[in-house]
Amino acid sequence: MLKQVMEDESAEAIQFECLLVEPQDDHVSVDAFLCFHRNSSEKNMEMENFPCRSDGLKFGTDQEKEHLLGQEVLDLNPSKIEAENFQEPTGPSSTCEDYLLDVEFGDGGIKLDNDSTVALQNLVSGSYNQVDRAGDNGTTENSDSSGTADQVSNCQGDLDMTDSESHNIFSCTADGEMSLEQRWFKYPTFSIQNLEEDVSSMFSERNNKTMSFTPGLPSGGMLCPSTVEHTSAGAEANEESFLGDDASLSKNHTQAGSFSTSSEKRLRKPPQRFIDELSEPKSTSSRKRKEVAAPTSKIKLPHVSYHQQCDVKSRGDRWFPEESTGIAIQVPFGPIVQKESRTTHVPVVAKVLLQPNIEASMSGSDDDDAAEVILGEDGGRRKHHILWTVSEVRKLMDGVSQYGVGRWSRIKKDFFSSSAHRTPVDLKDKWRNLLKASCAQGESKRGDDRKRNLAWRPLPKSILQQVSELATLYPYPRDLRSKR
DNA sequence: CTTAGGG
DNA sequence: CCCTAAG
Repeated sequence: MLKQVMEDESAEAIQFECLLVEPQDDHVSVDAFLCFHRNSSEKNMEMENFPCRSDGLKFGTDQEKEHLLGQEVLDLNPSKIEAENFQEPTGPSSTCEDYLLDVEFGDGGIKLDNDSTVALQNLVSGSYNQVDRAGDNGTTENSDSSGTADQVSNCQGDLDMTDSESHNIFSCTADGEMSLEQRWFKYPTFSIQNLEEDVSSMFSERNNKTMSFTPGLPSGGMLCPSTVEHTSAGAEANEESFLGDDASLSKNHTQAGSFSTSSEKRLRKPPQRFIDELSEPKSTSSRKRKEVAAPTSKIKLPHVSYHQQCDVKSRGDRWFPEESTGIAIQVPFGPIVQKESRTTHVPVVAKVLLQPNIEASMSGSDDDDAAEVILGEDGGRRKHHILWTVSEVRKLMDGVSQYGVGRWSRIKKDFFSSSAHRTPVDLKDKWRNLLKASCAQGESKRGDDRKRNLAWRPLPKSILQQVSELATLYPYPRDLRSKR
């Protein structure tokens, strides 16, 4: 195999894949790997210029080659490769999740959790030392390195990009949005990464999960759901662009195919997903997606759809734009990887904050201020529970008064077009609940537990009153109304 | 796809 | 909110 690789230079990418797909023997593969780099430095350099790039393994320069060939190869790479695993860029959070599930980490899990914790905290508090760390790593090239932590930084410094670029990539904004993930989307590495993965697996077998996780690795950013969500938007675009720019690699699809192949060997789900998405990019309806993969596993698909929902809904750019009254700001959070990391359970808490209620002063009866939304740990199959703001309820009432009950689609289009969430079904459900609430209010008024109602009913009675009136005007199709 | 309804 | 059945 090695000879093939060396002799045939025209399609080295594919042969590279060969190397990836079938590492028969650890020693042989490693040796081949090394020899390959020693004997074909030009190609390596080509790969360096290649849009894809390697963060963890750097064999572009002679220095690095020597590094690789040196005695520390076996010691250094595993950690870095492990780091690679955490930064696997092939997909949004789901990918990471699945991937993490498939990879066994020794200490990595804990480390990851810590990082993710920090990242999460960062989202709330707005301060994260990763900024500093990333700044150091990104802007300081040729930083003296010693120890695994510095190895990583060294790797990062070796990325051939301008300082501004690197800074842009590594610097975490105060919002904690920028992270390695984005970097990955910016600089995807497919073939190289595969190689790394396989080498990683080899090392895994070798060292039997005893290798330590690189301490200074800012891998937390990856697990930061916000990152995932924020980047997932551009992810697809970048993906496409990647495939497009990848013309230099000659066969994109071939590459992709072998990629998925090698991945399937490792029982990874993401490739399947990407195959689906790529094979039918116009699967507009989630229903279609369901039908496609229903036979295989029903759990998986809702998962995907969930993430896509997240992607849509947590774009965040337009949440309640026209709401001058109460602006709900939700930290865009996605599900977090947790299943394998029970050591440190990070309850994902997204806070929905309403700005100092102007509406309260206006109507004097609005009392929603903050709500905690705890995302399920099951991967978040359920949509975020976004609290209905009073203004939303008002809009809903306006819609009902204008179109009547039942034309939720129209109401959504006319009154909730700006809010990506709030599907017509949501409107319907909300109206149903409002009716119920109004009924309950009427009854509770006579009763004694009116006080208790206030606890769980943020809706002002004026609203409920209007709901009641509307209910009389536009009777609800069914029994709910008769109850009134 | 939209709506109604149950969970 | 989710899911499903019915138009």
